[in-house]
Amino acid sequence: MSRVTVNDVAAACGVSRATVSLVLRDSPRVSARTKERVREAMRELGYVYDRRAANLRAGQSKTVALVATDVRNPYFAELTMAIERVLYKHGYTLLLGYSHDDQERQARLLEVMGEHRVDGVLLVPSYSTTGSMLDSSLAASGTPQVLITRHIRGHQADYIGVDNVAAAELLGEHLARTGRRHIAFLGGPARSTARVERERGLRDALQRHGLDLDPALSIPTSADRGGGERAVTLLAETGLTCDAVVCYSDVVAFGAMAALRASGVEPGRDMAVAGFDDIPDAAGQQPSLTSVATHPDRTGVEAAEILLHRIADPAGPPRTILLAPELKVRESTQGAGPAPRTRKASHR
Amino acid sequence: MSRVTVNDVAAACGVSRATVSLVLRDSPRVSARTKERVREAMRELGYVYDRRAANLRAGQSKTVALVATDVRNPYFAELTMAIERVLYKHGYTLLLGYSHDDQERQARLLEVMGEHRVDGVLLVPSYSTTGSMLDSSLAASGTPQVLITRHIRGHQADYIGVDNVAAAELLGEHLARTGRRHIAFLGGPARSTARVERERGLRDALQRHGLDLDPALSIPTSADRGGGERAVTLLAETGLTCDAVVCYSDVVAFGAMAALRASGVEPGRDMAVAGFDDIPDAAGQQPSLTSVATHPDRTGVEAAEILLHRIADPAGPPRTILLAPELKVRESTQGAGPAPRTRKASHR
DNA sequence: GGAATTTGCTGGATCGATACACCAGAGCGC
DNA sequence: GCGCTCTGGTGTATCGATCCAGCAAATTCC
Repeated sequence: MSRVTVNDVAAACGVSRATVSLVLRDSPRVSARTKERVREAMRELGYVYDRRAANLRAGQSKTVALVATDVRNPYFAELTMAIERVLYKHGYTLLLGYSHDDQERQARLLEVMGEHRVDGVLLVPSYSTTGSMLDSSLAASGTPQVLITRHIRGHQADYIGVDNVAAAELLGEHLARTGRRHIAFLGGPARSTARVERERGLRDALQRHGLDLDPALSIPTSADRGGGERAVTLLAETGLTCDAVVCYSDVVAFGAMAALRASGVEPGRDMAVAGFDDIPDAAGQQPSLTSVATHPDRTGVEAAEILLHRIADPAGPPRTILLAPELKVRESTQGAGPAPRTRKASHR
Repeated sequence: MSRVTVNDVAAACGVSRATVSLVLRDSPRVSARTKERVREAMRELGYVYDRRAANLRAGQSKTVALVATDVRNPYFAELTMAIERVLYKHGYTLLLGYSHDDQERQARLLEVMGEHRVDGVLLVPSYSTTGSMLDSSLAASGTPQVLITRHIRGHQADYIGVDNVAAAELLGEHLARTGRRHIAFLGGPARSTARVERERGLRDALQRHGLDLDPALSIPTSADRGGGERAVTLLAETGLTCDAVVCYSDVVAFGAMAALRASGVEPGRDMAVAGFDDIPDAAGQQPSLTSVATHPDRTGVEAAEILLHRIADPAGPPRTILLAPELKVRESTQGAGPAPRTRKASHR
């Protein structure tokens, strides 16, 4: 147990504890000589700063909470890394909790984070989170918060995420232009705002080309690999044909590609496949996966910076930042072979 | 700002703040009637418990630090989720920091975590961490710690990880038994204890079959996808031939498979490929990847539980737990086609 | 040369909870 | 009736830092 306090240090070198406190924060009001003496004593005694005490008195904590849903999705892993990087750079420490997309758990986490008196909260809201839920747990205590990736209607808070509608439009345009006619939208939870927005963007883009997104071909499942596999099964059960599947995420697309292949349909050749996020593995798939980059890294960096600004200056209206998505065309929508279009045509 | 304190609550319902404090912890020394009254007042006033103050006085923090290297590797993502789950269940909050395998950053993180007076530390040591480094930053303050995945020689602390030697032996046995003769070991940082141990296990197993692991075929790189790609390039530059590559991790194996394919060597058919970890994507690859499961989930759960025990009772000698690995044989070491051995033979 | 300012440091109050010793009154035994 | 225990609660010190008003000595100003 570290029992050495400012008092001990002060006594050891014959100054007051107020002076020691000033040295701790490198105040210019203490002479260089005294500072050196105090620091020497701290080293000697093995003094360890106690932030709890400091924070209690100072009324801040240099601490930020991240409440996310899951980190096994590479998108969130990247996001988390980016956030941590920025916070570290500014001397903040990260408190972390995963809601697993569970309301109750999210509420409890926010409550505990509030009790720890974090200076701010970064929240990837679990599905179906409403504004009033957040108000009751957090805004009540006035803690600044930034919402990430998932928008909450009617809730006053900073928000940052990719422009899902635009992202889906990019994919829709690309598929329509390369001659796809019957397009399905696979995976992702129906409750997810991202899913709703992506479906809308896809539909809009297709309509501009005189194409329709058959509601029966919009098949929500979970947002993981298994969700992609199940969606393909459900797709087959509809009995409808299609020549392209847009997946809710790259991870879903991986599952879909595996399931397609298992049922004798070769992704890229017999069926165009695309995803969202452009996670690192997308380019390495076989065939490489066409995807829309959603920039988790930039999202994380900006989210953290916005929060820190908000902490420093809580005033001002909430901001909404939509990042521009970026289409990455790869083999999965072009055919794997040297002459994709021809090859594909020959297979019809 | 939440300005309501125990004092306000006490005043509001005519009891002392000591009583309110007792109610907060649901002490049996307060009558049911009074408890109800106090709780009612807390609700009324919008009281929010302040853990900083409580922790300061109580001398504990219900807080644990996780200092890891990176979370983009699925192994660590899974590990993190498991740890968080256990801590949440026991009412602990997680403080998180990533060292990026950087000594200085790790040291600073441990220092800050100590200043926050976490009750314990879970550490995935960055490469080349020595016992004395940890002693100076953490053990000095006597904080319990559990090392995960990476062992540090001569350091007294609890440790948990998979048995890397045994894991590599499983792969070595498998490859030798299925007729591979020239085996390479690709990827992973040379400094990594896991790499050293896996190489040793592999070599041992091969020797039992009269085979040798050519030192020139042990090619360390980084532990990511790019590391796998580079290792394959370096492998080609040796001019040596081989019929199987064991990769430091599944992620490395993904990179290796992509690079092999790019150079005209079909993984699984022309070259056996295997990895470590058995991350979810391994089974979904094309061809599916043979791997040794290293159980990040169980590692995380046990690590957290050991730490909590250690916090509750710091006495007792440090424990070392080695989890048993589990071989998952898939297409990448069996040939992708219906008659792998024959096919392979026909290609030599 | 005396007032005004600056420099460098100090003492005491304070943040918001918990720990601990203590106490009034009720119940109980004999 | 008197001491004893038990119940339910109080008052004060305390955790380890920061904040703030103040103050002696050194320096500057005119």
